[in-house]
Amino acid sequence: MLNHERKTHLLSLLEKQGSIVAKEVSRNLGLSEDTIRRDLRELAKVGRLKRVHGGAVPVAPANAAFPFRTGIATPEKVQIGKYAAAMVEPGQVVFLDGGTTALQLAKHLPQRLDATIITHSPNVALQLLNHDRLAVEIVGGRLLRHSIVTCGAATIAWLDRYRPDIAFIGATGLHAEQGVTTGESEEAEVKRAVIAKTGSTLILASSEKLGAVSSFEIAPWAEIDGLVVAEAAAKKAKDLFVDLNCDIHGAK
Amino acid sequence: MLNHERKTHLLSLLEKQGSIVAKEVSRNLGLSEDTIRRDLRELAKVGRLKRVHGGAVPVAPANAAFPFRTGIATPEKVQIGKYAAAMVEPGQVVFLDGGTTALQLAKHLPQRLDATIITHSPNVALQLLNHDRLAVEIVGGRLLRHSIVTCGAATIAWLDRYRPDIAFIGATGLHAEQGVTTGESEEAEVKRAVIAKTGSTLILASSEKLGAVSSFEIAPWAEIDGLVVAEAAAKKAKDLFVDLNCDIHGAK
DNA sequence: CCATATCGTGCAAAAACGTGCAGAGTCAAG
DNA sequence: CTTGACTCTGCACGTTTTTGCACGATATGG
Repeated sequence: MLNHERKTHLLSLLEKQGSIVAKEVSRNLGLSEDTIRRDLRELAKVGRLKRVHGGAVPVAPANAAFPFRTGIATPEKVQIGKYAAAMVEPGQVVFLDGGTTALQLAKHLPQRLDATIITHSPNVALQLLNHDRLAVEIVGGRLLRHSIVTCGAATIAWLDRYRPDIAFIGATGLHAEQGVTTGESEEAEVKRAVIAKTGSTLILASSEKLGAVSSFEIAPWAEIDGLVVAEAAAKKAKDLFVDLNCDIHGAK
Repeated sequence: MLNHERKTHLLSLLEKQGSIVAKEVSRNLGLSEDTIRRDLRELAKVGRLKRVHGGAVPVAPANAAFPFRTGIATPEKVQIGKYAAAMVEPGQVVFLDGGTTALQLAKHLPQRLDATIITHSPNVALQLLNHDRLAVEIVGGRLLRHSIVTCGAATIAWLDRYRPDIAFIGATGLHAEQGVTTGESEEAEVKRAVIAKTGSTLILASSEKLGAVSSFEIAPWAEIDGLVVAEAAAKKAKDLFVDLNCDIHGAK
């Protein structure tokens, strides 16, 4: 295996898994750990990844070289995305929110899945082009610079046309009394509009969101059907949101 | 085995496998490693591949990771894009088509331009995020896999809301009698719809499109206000499309 | 604080490299 | 047909790169 080939492999692995364990990779490739470590060190020197004890993680968002923030894949988000991707059934019409976790979901959808994905994130839409059998619908509107999703009255009006079977929504705050919230009002409106039309609503949430409250309400718990969190955070979520009639899915 | 034959073989091998191991190839072909290495060196010098220790890899790493097919930026397309970008005035509302030339236009818009860009290409939309002052509107609809733009009835209906000042449209055929044409019927419909609502329509065309005819009509010449071609092709364009009342802009 | 895993560096063997050179083949002028 | 210029190929040889291991240093988790 070529040196360069190996490095490419490492980078793609990083993108796919959100982290690299040197030992693991060396075993899988049948090479010494030293070689892998050397590669990681070199890639780190060029800023393609961040070296950490035991392996490597993606570079910090701040100094990401490329202007298109494809989103940093932390292991937890990958885990959630992968699990949620497996929840999509063939033939369904799915709404997929923007955000890095949703992007992971998109990445991990089964390659041969026949389904329709509706999204207001151009990033997610482009990612979905890797899946030949999917139909992709983009919800138009004003592109919000920060979160890279379309928002605004036009987007809301456009959403009126859809009745998805299931919607995967991101949120930044999940609180037993305060409900599900997010930090941007325009985004909150879009999420509300989606939830109002969809059959089943699932919230994608990494652990730091549990118990947090953001400024704009997306929906009360009554409208939420489920929550997808990493397995490690599942217990905490179940404790926090007991008797809210909301399925907690621990992604492992 | 001929030298040229061998090189062709190497390139096709590279395309097929994503990498070349010199030793392996030399064994398979029954030639010395030196010969293969020499070939690789020469191909690298001409930029057909990238030489690495042990063999070679494609120049632009077949980075299958991301669907960033921003298309090939030929010098001509860059030239056209840059010139057309300079035609946009502050405050205007601009429709920008999909395609590689339009993407170049997006890249070369002045950094401090205040304007609104409407586009049905998620690629173009993402590119525009590099420009802080632009407002970006995405036209939604079914995402066409091949050309990476939204199309279909929903897109057409949505376009009804916009009255852009100016539209930059791509086309694959420009013929004096046959008018302006493109190779995909859905795309043609979207372009028609845009042209019907826009103040001024400009066609972006690289030289090989001049005099060509594709299967689906976008518009007759009467509806086209101008043509942006590379300077080298401007004379040919002026000869071909004389007295069609269409401005020929030679991009230099 | 200790046990353990991981890290970085120096080192030596192996692999791959580039260069110079010579033999074989090609081609055109004489 | 012969000659000489030219190209292509394989080999020899010294150089550079890569890789795995040894060893002491450092970080991690209880």
